[in-house]
Amino acid sequence: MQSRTPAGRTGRPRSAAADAAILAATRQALVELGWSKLTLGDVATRAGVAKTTLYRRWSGKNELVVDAVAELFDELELPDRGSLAADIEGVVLQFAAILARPEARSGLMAVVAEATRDDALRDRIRASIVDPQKDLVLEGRARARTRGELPPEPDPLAVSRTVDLIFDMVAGAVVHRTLVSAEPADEEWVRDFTRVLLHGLTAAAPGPSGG
Amino acid sequence: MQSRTPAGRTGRPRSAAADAAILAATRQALVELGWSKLTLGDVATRAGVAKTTLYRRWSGKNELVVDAVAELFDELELPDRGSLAADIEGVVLQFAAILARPEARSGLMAVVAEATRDDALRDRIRASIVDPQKDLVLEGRARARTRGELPPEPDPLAVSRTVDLIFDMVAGAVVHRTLVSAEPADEEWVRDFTRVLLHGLTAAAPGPSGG
Amino acid sequence: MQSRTPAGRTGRPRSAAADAAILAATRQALVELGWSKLTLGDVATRAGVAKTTLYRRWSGKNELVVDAVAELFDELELPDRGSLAADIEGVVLQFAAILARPEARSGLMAVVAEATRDDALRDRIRASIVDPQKDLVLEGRARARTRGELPPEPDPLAVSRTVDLIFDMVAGAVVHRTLVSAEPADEEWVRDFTRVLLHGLTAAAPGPSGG
Amino acid sequence: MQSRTPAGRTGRPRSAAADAAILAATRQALVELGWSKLTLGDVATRAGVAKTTLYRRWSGKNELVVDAVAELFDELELPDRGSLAADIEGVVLQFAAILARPEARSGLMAVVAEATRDDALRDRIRASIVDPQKDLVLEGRARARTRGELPPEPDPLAVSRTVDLIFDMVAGAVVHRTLVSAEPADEEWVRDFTRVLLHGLTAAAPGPSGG
DNA sequence: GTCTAATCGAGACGGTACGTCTCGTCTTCAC
DNA sequence: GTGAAGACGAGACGTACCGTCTCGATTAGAC
Repeated sequence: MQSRTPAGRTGRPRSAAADAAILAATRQALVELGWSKLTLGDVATRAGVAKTTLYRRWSGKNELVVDAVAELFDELELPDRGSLAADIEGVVLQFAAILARPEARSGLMAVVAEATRDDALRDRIRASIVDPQKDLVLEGRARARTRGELPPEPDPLAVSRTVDLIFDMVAGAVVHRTLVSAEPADEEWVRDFTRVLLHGLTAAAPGPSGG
Repeated sequence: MQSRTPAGRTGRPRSAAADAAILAATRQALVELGWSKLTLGDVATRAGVAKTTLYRRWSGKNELVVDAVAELFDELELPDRGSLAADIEGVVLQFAAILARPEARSGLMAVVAEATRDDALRDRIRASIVDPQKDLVLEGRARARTRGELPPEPDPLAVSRTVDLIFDMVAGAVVHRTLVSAEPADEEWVRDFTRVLLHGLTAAAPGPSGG
Repeated sequence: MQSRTPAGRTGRPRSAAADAAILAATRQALVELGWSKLTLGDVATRAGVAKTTLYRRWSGKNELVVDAVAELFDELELPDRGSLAADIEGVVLQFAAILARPEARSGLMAVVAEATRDDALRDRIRASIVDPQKDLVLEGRARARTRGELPPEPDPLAVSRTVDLIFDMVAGAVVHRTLVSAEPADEEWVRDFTRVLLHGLTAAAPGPSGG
Repeated sequence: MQSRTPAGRTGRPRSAAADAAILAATRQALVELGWSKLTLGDVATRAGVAKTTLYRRWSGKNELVVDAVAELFDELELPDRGSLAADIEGVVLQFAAILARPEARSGLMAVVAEATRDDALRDRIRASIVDPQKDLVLEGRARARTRGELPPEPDPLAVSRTVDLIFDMVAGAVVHRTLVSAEPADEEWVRDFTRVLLHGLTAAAPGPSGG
């Protein structure tokens, strides 16, 4: 995707503007048509670009959409709202807001579905979309521990396990609420959800495998 | 007194065997090819049926796959394992086992993705797949209340809200764990998850919006 | 095509009205749709008849159309206009009038085209449509001979050869004028044609194989 | 800075070889299958070409077959055999030889039948197949006039009328003999036919409408 | 100031699946 | 046993995209 000219290269360099135009056209097409009716020829036309140009940069529809959707999640960050509960509510609301946008709804679930049979695609999704958000969980735990809201981490092995569990619960619940139940993940719902999650995490001993 | 023509039907009746063959062929194709490479012509051939026969019964790939996948969830039931926690663990493990099957993985997320742009399809998914499982939540709560594990329901309005929340959390977490994180929802994970969920629900006052 | 009920038969007899309705519906469909867009299902519907009924009587589209078109030619007859030339002009004009009707244009040439690869069909066309008209040629020659316009036939073998030639020339010219040149075979053209034909036949020694 | 490509053409040019391969495959399919069983998908396969390539060049079966058959008639020419009668016999025999080929028999009548309901198709047939042969009639008349076998043309208006009549008679008779009567237009028949035609034309005053 | 090579647009190419249509047969119930 | 209704297996239709491949026409860095 990069347009560097690595000194030894000759010939006309790739247009940097084309990349941006293609990704924007992809999101626009996702909004108007949805994943299944999006075609690469149409995206190329919208971007004012030839199909050749598009295929030179992305190997197919899946990869293109992952990149187009990933940019939407770059804006996610952990707000400092003074308490762990408020921080969680804030980030969950941001996540819900992104999932409310049609280009995210339509594209994200589709590429996840495709990824069930394509390991390389799943890795790309994880690297571009999922893992960056996991950092938010870690960051939130660290901040809460600084505030004294959480005890210091006893077992370093349990950290990863707990982070994964939290992440699956947060992302899963918001996605299910938004896309399957088709109800808004609004402030009231987020407050209910956060209360259950937080009480569960603090009340339960965090993760000893012996039960 | 056999009135054999229900609702004034005439002509050759539709073959009941064809429906079953088509749904089975659809699941087989999902396993072998996955959603995106599944074609209705191929499904018809596998089922030993003409394309017209298939199109006479289903309007498209989405509807067909919803029905094919829905049958997989018919086997879900709430086991009586003696305690609320054990009951939940049991049903979550069943749910995870279904999601571990390739015909469910491949098809379910794809139709959910399609449903983001097709309200009728979302309704069909809800009616065929989601809502029947919500009954399991209600049944589990009733059984726990009989055992004295849960207090009697105070606010009838809050019931629906809580059930919906529980359902989004359970289904969402398992789906995300299985399909996005691509890690097995095994007994250990289910135990961790159930502990957090159950402590969260009992520790938190269930649902007053004035929290 | 016959609807007899030969006394020893049991069960419901075939409807005689159905045959007529089907042939009429066929001609109507030829007018509205033409040969290539005519479908047997549509004909059955127009005739108020089930497809089964139609297939029980005709083996296919070709045979049906031959019968439907053949009825149009039943009205052809040799008028007695007082001279051979006038008689020929009269019958040619009748033939041209039939070919001007869309159900004949559309159907006749199509079945002839089909007959190039189907000997049974060609025989059926000849028996139903062509041969009856050949009798008109024979009848015309006999009448002219009675009037003294033609000499008595010298060579009985040559009769058939000459009749065939006349028939090919008359039918061929009218068909080509009407369907290929797409010009009307009107009185003026018929007069020109008849003059050439008649002068040619009388001036030329009729058919000695030795040249 | 304008595009210098002739007629504004850009992009990959169409393959000239594909056209030839498609027309040859069409004739081959006409021989093996006949008009009604010829399918465009099969023609494309025979030609080693995708269906899209075929549809990009021809709008349907009719147009394709007209072009495929038209090439068969390109070989027609007026031989110089020394006399008008011999010239006519020669060209009629050539015409009959073409119509004896199964790819012509099968295709020609079918497109003529289709043309009864499609003016554009009829024009195409006329332009591609019929009109070029009319020149042969004109050429033959001119040559005969040079030889002194025909008087100089008196009425220029009558020329067209006579040429049209001759053409309808020649083409019609040969087509009818070959395709409807299904008898060979061999040398004997051609001699008989030519004698009648030529005597008719010379004996009858050519075309005054006051006859 | 050429030369050179990868880029660009456009669009034709061989494929594959689509969803529809018609075929001719078969199966049911009503008469 | 015939008739209307309509489901059935089969297969062609013409369209839409796929991802690849030529084209001529830009570009910008290398010479």
